[in-house]
This record gives sequence, C-alpha cells and structure tokens, in this order.
Amino acid sequence: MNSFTEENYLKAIFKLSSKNSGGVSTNSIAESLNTKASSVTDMIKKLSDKKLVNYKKYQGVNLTKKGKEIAVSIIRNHRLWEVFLVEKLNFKWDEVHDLAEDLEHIKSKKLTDQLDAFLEFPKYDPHGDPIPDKDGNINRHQDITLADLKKKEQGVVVGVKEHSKSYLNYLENTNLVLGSEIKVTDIIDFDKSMTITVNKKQEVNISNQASKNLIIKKL
Amino acid sequence: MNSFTEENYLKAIFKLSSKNSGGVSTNSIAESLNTKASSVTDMIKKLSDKKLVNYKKYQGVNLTKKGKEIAVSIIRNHRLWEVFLVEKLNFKWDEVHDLAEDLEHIKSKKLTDQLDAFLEFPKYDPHGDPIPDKDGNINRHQDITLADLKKKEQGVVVGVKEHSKSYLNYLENTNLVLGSEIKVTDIIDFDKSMTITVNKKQEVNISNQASKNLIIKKL
DNA sequence: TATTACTTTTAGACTAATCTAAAAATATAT
DNA sequence: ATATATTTTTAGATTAGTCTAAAAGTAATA
Ligand SMILES: [Mn+2]
Ligand SMILES: [Mn+2]
Ligand SMILES: [Mn+2]
Ligand SMILES: [Mn+2]
Repeated sequence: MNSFTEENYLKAIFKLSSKNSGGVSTNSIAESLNTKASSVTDMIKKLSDKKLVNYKKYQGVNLTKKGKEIAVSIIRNHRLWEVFLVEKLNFKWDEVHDLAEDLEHIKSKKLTDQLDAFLEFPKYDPHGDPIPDKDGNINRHQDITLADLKKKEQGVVVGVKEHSKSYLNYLENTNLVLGSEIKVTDIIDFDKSMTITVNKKQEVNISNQASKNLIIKKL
Repeated sequence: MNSFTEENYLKAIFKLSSKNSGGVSTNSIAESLNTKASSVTDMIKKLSDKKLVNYKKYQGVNLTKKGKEIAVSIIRNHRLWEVFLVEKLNFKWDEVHDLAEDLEHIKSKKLTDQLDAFLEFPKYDPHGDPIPDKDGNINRHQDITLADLKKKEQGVVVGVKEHSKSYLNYLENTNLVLGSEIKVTDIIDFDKSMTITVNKKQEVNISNQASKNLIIKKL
C-alpha cells in the first residue's frame, strides 16, 4: 500500500487544489508539508508512477481519480477521529488535530465505517469541517467569513479556516464557538477590525486577521 | 522519540524475557519479528545507545527500566484498543489484533488514559490478557492451561496463549470462549488429546496442541 | 581437546525519504 | 527581446531499517 508520507502528500495536494484552480505547484506543496521543493519533486515522480497524480515537468500536479479517493478517505478518517476524541474522550477542539494526523493513517474500511456508525454519522468535525461520507461525497459549506459581513448583518459561526491552538483558544475565550450568533455592530474602515455582539450579550472587538478565518452562515 | 520499529523491538524483547529467564537471544527476537539476526544486532546497538536495553556482545539483551516502561505502555495501548474495538465497534475477538498493532503506536498519555476511563478501566483484553494500569502494574494470571488439568477436574476459560485467527475461530465454533466452564471427562494417554464438557452441555474433543494454548482458572 | 555445529556480529549493499547546491526552465521586468 | 528573478528539477549525500554473505565467537560432541 501507500506509506504515511505518500498519504500526506496526497492530502496536501487535495487541499491545495481545492483552493486555487490549475495544477498545484511544487513550492506550495513543499510549504504546506514543511519540506523542500526537491523532496517534493522526488515524491511527485513516485506518485506519478503509481498513477495517483498527473504530472508534467514544470507544470504542477493534479490528483487522479484514485489519488483523490485516497486523499478523501484520509480526510474522512481524520475528521471522524477528531469527533471521537471530542465527543467520547472529552478532548477540547484545540487538542485533537495532531492526534488525528496520526490516527488518520490507520487503514481499515471496517474501522472507519464502524467508528462513523458509533458516532452516529456526524456531518461535521469539531472545527465545522464537513466529513466525507462512505462514498467520498463532501458537503462543503459556502465560504463566507465574518470579514465578509457588513454592518448590522447577522450570522452563526459554522467553522474555522485556521486550526492553530492559539486561534482556537482565542475563539473559545471570546465565546466564538460553533453555533455562536454574531451581529456586526461596527467596522473600522482603516484596518477592517470589527465590533460584534456575540450571542446577543457580549461585545467583542475582532481584528481582520481573526474575522477572515471564521466561517459564517448568514441569517 | 522512538520509532514504531524501535517500539516493536522493545515489545518483542519484553514478551520474550517474561518467557525464559536470562538475556533474550538475537535469534529469538529475529524470529518473533520476522526479520534477520543481522538486523536485530543493528537495532540492539541503537537501543543500547539510547539506554533502553543492556547489551554485551554475544550475551543477549535485557530491557532497562526505561525500556520496560515503554514496552509496557505499548502493551497497555494495544490491549485497550482491542477492548475498544470489541466493546464499542462490534469487532470480533479474532479481528482486532492487527489493527491494535497499528493503534498501539499512537503516543499520547491523555489519549490512553481517557480511553481507559471511557472503557471503564477494563482489567482484561478480549483474549483474557491483563491490561497494565496507568502506573504499569500488570496482573498476570497464573499459567495453567487446559492441558494441565487431570481427568474430572473443572475450570473456567480465562485466556488464550495463541492469537491466530484460525485458533480463535476454532474456539468460537466449539463455544470455548472467555468464561466457558470446562470439565475434563477423558484424556487419551497416547496423544494427550482430551474429551471435555463445555458449559455442562456440549461434549468436545480437543487436541493437545489446542488445549495447551487455553488458559484456565481451576474451580 | 579438537572438531563440528550453531549463533551472532560485521561488512557491504539496497530502498525510502530527506537535504544542499547547482543547473535548467519559466516568468517578470526593463 | 534581453536580462533578471523565481521556480523547478537534477546530482549527489545522508539516515533508518533492512538484507545477504562472510567472519568471528560460543556451544556441543566425539
Ligand atoms: Mn484537523
Ligand atoms: Mn478538524
Ligand atoms: Mn493482540
Ligand atoms: Mn489481545
């Protein structure tokens, strides 16, 4: 089968290709995996030999159908494990990502599907990211962030685009968790920072850096 | 930290040293890990440099305190995951070992301890093997097997010494699972095969090969 | 004790994944 | 279009873990 390393490359390519269209660049893969471009080129050749990516020198890569399937199944594993850790083992949402990075590579269809059933087929992980179903279908939610809201508009927090401990911690401390209701009360033109009301009670100031990473469903 | 490979060596050495006393031989490690003696020698040197084993050329190895702690913690992980798979995810006892071999290497004290709590601190795994507690204490049960019983003696199945799918399957088909009550009704002197009564109902013939792998608590 | 058998270690080679430094290709800017 | 900057690939090394074949050490046997 495929090594953990190969799987991590496939996952990275999958995520990068959903961001921008066209082939995924060597450098962007290197950056997202904290490795060097030369290492990426080597691995791409291997994945190409295995028919998991389409690759022409200097043109970037794209996943094949098979490559995409593997990537999605790993993401499915990752997000199911995150749900398990939070729902069943009392982990906080800022503690689960690194563990899920390891758990996602345990390859067993039965394990994944039984875990899914045990968790009662969750649709979203603890960060609001959609969980691919058994057949690999993903329900992406639209990409509206708090930064896109105008003054007086309202919304509900449905996800985060940034998964760092420090960001998640900051959110929790300001009560900006999944399901929180938000109303924009003011926007400073200079730096795009906002004043918002959380759950009709709390008034909070939030920087543009922070608001553009908070995924919102408009009300 | 230590690689999966290093951890598997430590676990193998731990299990082998509890079998026979004295240093564990290179060949026995090689056999139990399906590898070659030369590979074992290389790895032993590395573990010795890391102070996880004591080693003198040609004299076999023994785990240091630290090496033993690591081995026990991996065994703890392994057995807890097996319980999880059987109790929560509806796996059969003959399906869990290989998955646990992978899961045991996920290193997180919090994960292990929370899993333990979630499973309500089980004392034994699905094969009757004792689960080390948080501090590494193991409750080994005595090593009486069905083959040690005499005619008319009775006992309860509390574990298995052989974990192969084929053996576990055979046991299940003859109702010889954990908790089954057994009475020896006859022993053939020639090949040590037995006739036994299972749960006061079923009469079964069992070979010496099979009976000496079934751990029993005498009644 | 000498010879033979077995076990263990060493020497040298291979693969996967990585790196640095240099060369080649592509993109950007005058 | 030419020069410059950036990106990507190649060349060559390194490290972990493994292997085969041969050498060295230990054990068993006559
Ligand atoms: Mn994650
Ligand atoms: Mn997540
Ligand atoms: Mn097992
Ligand atoms: Mn077991």
